[in-house]
Amino acid sequence: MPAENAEIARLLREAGDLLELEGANPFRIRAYRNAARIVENHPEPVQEVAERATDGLTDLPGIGDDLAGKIREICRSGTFPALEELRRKIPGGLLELLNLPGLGPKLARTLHDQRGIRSLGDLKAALDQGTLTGIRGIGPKTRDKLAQAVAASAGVERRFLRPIAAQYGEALLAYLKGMRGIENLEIAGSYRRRKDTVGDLDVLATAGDAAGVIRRFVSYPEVAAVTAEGTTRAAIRLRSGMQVDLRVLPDESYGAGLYYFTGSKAHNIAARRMAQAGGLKLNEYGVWRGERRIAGRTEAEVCKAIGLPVIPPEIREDRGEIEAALKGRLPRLVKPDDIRGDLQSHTTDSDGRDTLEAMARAAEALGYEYLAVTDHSPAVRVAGGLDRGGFRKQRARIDRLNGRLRKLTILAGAEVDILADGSLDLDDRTLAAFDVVVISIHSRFTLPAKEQTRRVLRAIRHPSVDIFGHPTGRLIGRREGAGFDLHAVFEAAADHGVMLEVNAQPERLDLDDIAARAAIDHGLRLVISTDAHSTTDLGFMRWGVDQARRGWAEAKNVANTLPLARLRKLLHGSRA
DNA sequence: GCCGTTTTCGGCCCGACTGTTTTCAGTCG
Repeated sequence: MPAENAEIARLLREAGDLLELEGANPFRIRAYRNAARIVENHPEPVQEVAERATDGLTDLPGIGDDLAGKIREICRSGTFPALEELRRKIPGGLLELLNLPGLGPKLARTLHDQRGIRSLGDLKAALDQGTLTGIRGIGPKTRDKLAQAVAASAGVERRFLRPIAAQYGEALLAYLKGMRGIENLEIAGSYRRRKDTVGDLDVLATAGDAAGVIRRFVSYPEVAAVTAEGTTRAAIRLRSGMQVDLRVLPDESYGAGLYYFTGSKAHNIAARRMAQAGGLKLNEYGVWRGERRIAGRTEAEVCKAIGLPVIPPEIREDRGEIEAALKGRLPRLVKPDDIRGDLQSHTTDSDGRDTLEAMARAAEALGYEYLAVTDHSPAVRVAGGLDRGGFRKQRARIDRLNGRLRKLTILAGAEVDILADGSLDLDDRTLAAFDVVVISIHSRFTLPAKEQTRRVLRAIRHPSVDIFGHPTGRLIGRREGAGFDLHAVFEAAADHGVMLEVNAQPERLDLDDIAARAAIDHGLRLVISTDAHSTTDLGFMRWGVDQARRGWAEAKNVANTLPLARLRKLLHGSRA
C-alpha cells in the first residue's frame, strides 16, 4: 500500500503531539511538526522521493537522517516504532483534549496525572462531579473555561468557505471604519493569503487610540462572546461562530504588523530566521537593529530591510517561496484581468438556471472572448443531462447565436460523465463534434484507489477529451475527493494533452493549491472555470484565480488566458 | 530532531493575554 503524503504527515504530527504531552524538548516536537508540513506540502509523493535516491529525503529541508528513517519505515509498514512506543505510553484520548481552546499539553498532562483523566469523556465527568478542585494551577476561572470548551466541543470545529468569511469580515470592517482615528484597517491571516477556507479572521488596525478601537470592537452588535481583551489585542466570537482577533498597532508598525499577521506561521519563522542571520530582529513592530527600528511602515520597507522582494501573500506558506525570491524567481502570478473566457458553464438545457442566451450576454458583459457551454451528459439524471440528439439541437442554436454575437464566441461543449469503468457517457462521434469536452466524475467516489486510478486513466486517454473537470470531486467540509493516484493521472494527462481544471466554485476549488502546483510541475496546463449554473455564478472566477495563484500559476500556465485562436489549437479538434 | 559565510555543539521566532501566581507558566497566534 503506498503511503500518501497526507498519511505520513498525519503520523508525524501525531508523534509530535504525543511528544508534547510527554513533555519532550520543544524543538524536537517542532522538528516533527515541521517535517509533517514539509511532507504534506511536497508536490510529489514522498514515497517516490525515498525510493528514487538514498539521500532523496534528507535533501528536503527539515528532514535529517532520523526522520528520513522514520518516513521510510512508514512507507514500508504504515507506522514507525517510536510512534508505537509513544502510543503505548500515552493515552490516545488525551490528544482530543488538545483540540479544546485554552487546553494545552501541560494542562492535559496535569489533568491526567492528578485526576486520571484520559479522554474528553473523563474530563466532562470530572467537571460534572466537581472533582477538579485542589489542583495547583487550576482555579475557578480555568474550570469555567474548561467547562465551556467541553460544552462547545459538541459542535465541530468549523472553517468557513472564503466567500462566507468575506461577508462576515467586510461587515465588521465597515462597522470599525465608522470610528474616527483609525488609519489603516485590513484583514490579514489566511484570509489575505486567500486560502479556500478560513478558520478565524485576523484584523489589523493602526490608530493612535488603541483602547478606543478595542472598545468599539468588543461592542460590535454581532458579538456572542469576548474571549480576550487587552491593551493592544482583543478577540471575539461572533454569533455566526466566527472567531475574530484584532490587533491594534501604531501607524509606523503597519507594514511589519501586516507582514506578521498575514503569516503563514511557517513563513514568518523562515523570514525571522533570515532577519536574524542578517543581525536584525523582525517582529510585528518593525525590523530592528539593536534598539533601533529601521523599517516597519509598509510591507515593502520591511521586506527590503531583511533582503527580500515582496512575496505575494498567496504563496507565503514556506513552500520554497523565500528561496525563489532570493534567486529572483518568484512567479508572476495569474491575475483576474488575464482571464479571457470561461470553459465550463451550464444552461437551462441541463441543470443551469439561465438560458443559453442569458449566459452569453452575461459572459459578454464580463468582457470575455469566449464561453464554453458544457451541459451535462445523460448519466447525471438529476441534472437533466442531454443525449446526442439534445446536444445536436443545442449546437444548432449555438451556431445561430454565434452568428449574432459580436465580441463573444460560444464554444459548444459538454461536461461528460466518466462512467464507473472509465468509459465516457457519450458516443465517440458525438464527442468528436464538440469544440470542447470536459470530463468529470459525479458518482462512485469511494472506489478503491487502484480501481479509481484505472477508471480515470482510461477516460483521460480518450482522444476527444480536453479538460478534466473538478478532478477529485471534493466538496469542502462535506465530501472527500476520489482517491486516485494524482501523479499517475498527471502523467497521463501530460501524454494526452489533457488540461486540468481549477474549478472556481467556492466549495470545490478543485484542484486545490498543492495539486495545482504539482500539475504545473508536471508541465500541464490548467484551466480556471466557474462551472457556472447561473449568470451570477460566472463571478466565481475570482475564487478560482485565487486558488490558482496559491498554486503558483502564472498566466502562461492557464489556458483560458489565451486568445481564442490560440486556445483552439489546444483543443481536441486540432490536436488529433 | 535539525542544522552550519559565526557553529559538528549549542543554538533553534517573537510577543500578548490569562490566570494564578507573588514573579511567571501556559496558551495562542
